[in-house]
Amino acid sequence: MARTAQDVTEAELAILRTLWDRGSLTIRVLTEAVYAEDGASAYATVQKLLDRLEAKGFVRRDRTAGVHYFVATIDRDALIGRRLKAVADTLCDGSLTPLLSHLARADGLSDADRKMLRDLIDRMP
Amino acid sequence: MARTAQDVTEAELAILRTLWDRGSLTIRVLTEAVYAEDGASAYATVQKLLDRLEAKGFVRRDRTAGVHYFVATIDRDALIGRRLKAVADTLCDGSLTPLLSHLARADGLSDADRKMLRDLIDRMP
DNA sequence: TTGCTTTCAGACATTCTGTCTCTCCGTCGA
DNA sequence: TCGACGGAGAGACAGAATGTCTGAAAGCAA
Repeated sequence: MARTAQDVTEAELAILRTLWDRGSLTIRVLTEAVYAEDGASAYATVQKLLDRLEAKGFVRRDRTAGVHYFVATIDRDALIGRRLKAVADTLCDGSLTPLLSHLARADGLSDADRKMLRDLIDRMP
Repeated sequence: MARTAQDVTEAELAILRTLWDRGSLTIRVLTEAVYAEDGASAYATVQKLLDRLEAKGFVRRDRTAGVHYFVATIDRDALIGRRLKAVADTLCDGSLTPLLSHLARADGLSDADRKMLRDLIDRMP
């Protein structure tokens, strides 16, 4: 039945990444940035991806100029938050604590990470 | 093109949850637990889900008895780890730090959570 | 007008996911 | 022995998601 509707797809994410890096862009510029080539079909693909991103509310379209300009309305950190919440909802009844404890135990944290974390915690109420 | 192959789907997760709760089970018992009814099709559905879980390495099949018994080979925490890593790979070049810092800043953390976090950090090398 | 770019609407091909059907096997009781 | 029955296995299927592509309409400059 229903696939777990993905908030942002891989191809959509490529668009978002470019928007994050470079701000407000037209479809043409996005097409050149995301797909090396610039054919009619690549253009249409980017357009469709933007349509979907707009429908999901992750992108805003500026129609005031002749050509439409697109801006991301969600930033990387907010998207991370969404994904983390999804994991928590699916696997921990919505509680973030298990994620936190998992990460705190995880390998791959540098000493700098640990220090940063410690500072963050210390600055908390 | 390629959809981001989901490690464990929603229906598969329902199976895994039951295995986590109750250990080693047969298809029939799993069917009764996951689907209230127990028709031939529900049975076959569970079987197919188990096939896929086994192919992905998340479940092991014990064939020594006449009836096959299934056990989860991944626990909840490991699955959490996979998902977190997927988020990190997709959005942070594989670094876990941004996730951690996001969670540390997140709402929805109780004082107990913060205390636990602090203790965890303190106990780290 | 002609020619170019853009927008818009829709039609696909593939793949994933959950479900279902059918067939084959082995066991057990009549 | 035979037949019913539960289980294993393979494959078909529908619906949806995802990425791609085509064609038509609209706008604008030369």
